[in-house]
Amino acid sequence: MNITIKTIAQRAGVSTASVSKALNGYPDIGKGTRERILKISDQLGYTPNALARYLARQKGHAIGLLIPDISTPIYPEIFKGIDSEARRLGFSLLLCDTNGKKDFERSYVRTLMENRARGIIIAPVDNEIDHILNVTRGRIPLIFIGGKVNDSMDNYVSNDNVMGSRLAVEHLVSLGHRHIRMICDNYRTKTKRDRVAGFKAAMESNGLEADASISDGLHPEGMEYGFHETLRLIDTDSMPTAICASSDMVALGVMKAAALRGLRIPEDFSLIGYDDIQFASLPTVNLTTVAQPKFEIGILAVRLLIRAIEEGNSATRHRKIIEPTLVIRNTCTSPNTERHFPPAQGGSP
Amino acid sequence: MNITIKTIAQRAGVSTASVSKALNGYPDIGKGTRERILKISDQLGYTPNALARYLARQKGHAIGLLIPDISTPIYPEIFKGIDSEARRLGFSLLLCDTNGKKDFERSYVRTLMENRARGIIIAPVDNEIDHILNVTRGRIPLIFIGGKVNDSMDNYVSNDNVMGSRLAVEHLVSLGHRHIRMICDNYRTKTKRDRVAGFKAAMESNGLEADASISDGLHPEGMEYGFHETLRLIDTDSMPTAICASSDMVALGVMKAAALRGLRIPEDFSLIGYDDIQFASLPTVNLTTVAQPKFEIGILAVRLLIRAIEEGNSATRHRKIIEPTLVIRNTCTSPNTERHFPPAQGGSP
DNA sequence: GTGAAAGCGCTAACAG
DNA sequence: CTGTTAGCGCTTTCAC
Repeated sequence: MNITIKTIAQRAGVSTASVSKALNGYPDIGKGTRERILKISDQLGYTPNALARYLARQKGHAIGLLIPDISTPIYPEIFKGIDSEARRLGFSLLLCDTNGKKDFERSYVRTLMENRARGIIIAPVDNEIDHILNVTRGRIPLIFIGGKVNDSMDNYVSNDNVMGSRLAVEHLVSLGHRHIRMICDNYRTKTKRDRVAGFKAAMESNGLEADASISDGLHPEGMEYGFHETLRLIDTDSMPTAICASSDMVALGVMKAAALRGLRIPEDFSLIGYDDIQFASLPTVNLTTVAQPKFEIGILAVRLLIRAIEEGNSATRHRKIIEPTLVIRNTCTSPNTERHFPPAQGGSP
Repeated sequence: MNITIKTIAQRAGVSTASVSKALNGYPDIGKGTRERILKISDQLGYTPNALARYLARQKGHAIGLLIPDISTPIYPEIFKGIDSEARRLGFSLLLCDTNGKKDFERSYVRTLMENRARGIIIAPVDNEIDHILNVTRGRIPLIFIGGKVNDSMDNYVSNDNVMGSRLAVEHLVSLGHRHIRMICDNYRTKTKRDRVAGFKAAMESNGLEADASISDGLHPEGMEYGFHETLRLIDTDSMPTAICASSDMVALGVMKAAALRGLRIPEDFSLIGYDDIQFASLPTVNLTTVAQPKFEIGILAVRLLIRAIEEGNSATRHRKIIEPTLVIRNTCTSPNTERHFPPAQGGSP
């Protein structure tokens, strides 16, 4: 038999109500009885039943978090931000790894509803989120984050991708680069479109021509795209003096291609990424990049969500766009006007 | 007002018992009524209250997972294994990031108990786990995983660290190395001790002298240790032809030191890691290493846990030790007998 | 087949 | 201060 407040009540010769009060630190209870109850309670090793409590209180304290894949760089850090802020504010977090599948998203959202989550923070796997809205039906607030965020979503927090690209360009320009190319692995999300737009705008405002390799969407994304596109640029003798990758993963692909062709970074060309994933800071990578404040994004998402929860059903939009920052490491330098391809000394075999 | 089975019952002109039966697919209910109930149920957009259900059933379906830091390589992959297997078996997972703190561990375990988790998988932050056992008091089963596992823990799953080191040594020896050194960043866990023991045993059985740099525990671990120790070896002119790092993170530190001193890997010396974290496969890292089957470890942990849950309170120990495998990438090659330090061509500036 | 009734463990008025 | 009394929403015998 489980020990419940009833057990304690009997042992203490009081009512369950008193036990409840004592355990929850209510003021209206005699100091003597309280202490007696507390003592008995832990003599018995009593463990309150949170489920029963929530049922009675009619109010859960859990919020959900949907992420496409926790093993993808950037998400663990966002998770940490969300986790710490949620716990700090007295909420508990239910993490759901959606494996990049809409089916999973739908089913997890349902489960969260059934468990009476108060709200959900979602890094959707797709631009389209009707399958989610169909199950929440506006009953609990949703805050969107991540690379698929777009303006069709009511509430979200993201970083200023236009500004981020500008930071990258300005850095390169200040180093003396004039021939800069962006390599963007997809053009189907607002995030990537903004990065491209920011790049172009910044180039133009510097009186420079904005070259860009933009995936037609038929090729694999991320590292793969960076790799193949860079190979193409090198082999076609159309390398710029600097490359802006649309993400750190793309940048990694660029590095791989450079190594394969014996080009050194930053001696032969400069490279700048976007996101500042963990990989970027590794000694063998050392990528200069535009950093999204991931931890902070998590914190803000929680705050927006909780505000929305407290407001109840209001039509207010909750949005927050935060500023990225430039993290300078070792992949950018001034362009070497004397360089030639292939360079005198090779890199990896 | 929330819609509950009572609402549905009224609308359908039946009892709540019947609604419950219909919704849960019990056989003892008329086909007609069932369908009527089901129809009304989703007309109303009914969402069952999982909390109430568990209360009534007196049986949760949640299992907990304690991890020191989800942003530390290796854990996301283990998580994925656990997550997929748990869901497959009908359990839901509650992830708790303990931030490497015992306090957090204790408090999360308590929370899990309160939420009536059926069992917990724990990657403890320390060898010592009394603070955990004190709160679970044997009421639910615990399975331990991760680098702190040791034989004082009743149930666990780990990889065979002795064997892993042997794999590394055999590989190096088969390449022709005879002067191999292990660099181990701590000697306080069974995991690391086994890796060292495996290394020594394998060296000896090959008739080789087993050199090892083992941290005195006063220095930082991981990359830091690998970095400083390698620097010391180089500067002291005592570099072996190959290094076995006690973890991939240590290996990364070794690489950093090598780059700083202008040594190339594997041209100037071979390097092999342990764990096969994501970083290891990056193009700029390409580390040959001993891989722990992380996803599989997760799966096994869940199976052991659920078996333990089903067995109820039994004194049976649940342990599983699985075999690591060698992943050959590009940091090992045959020793170059003509090499000299420093080499003719430098690496990074 | 169907429903009445008794909980599951806890909270929350409301009396006393 | 303390106890009584109703639930919270759902499940589960056990009669009918």
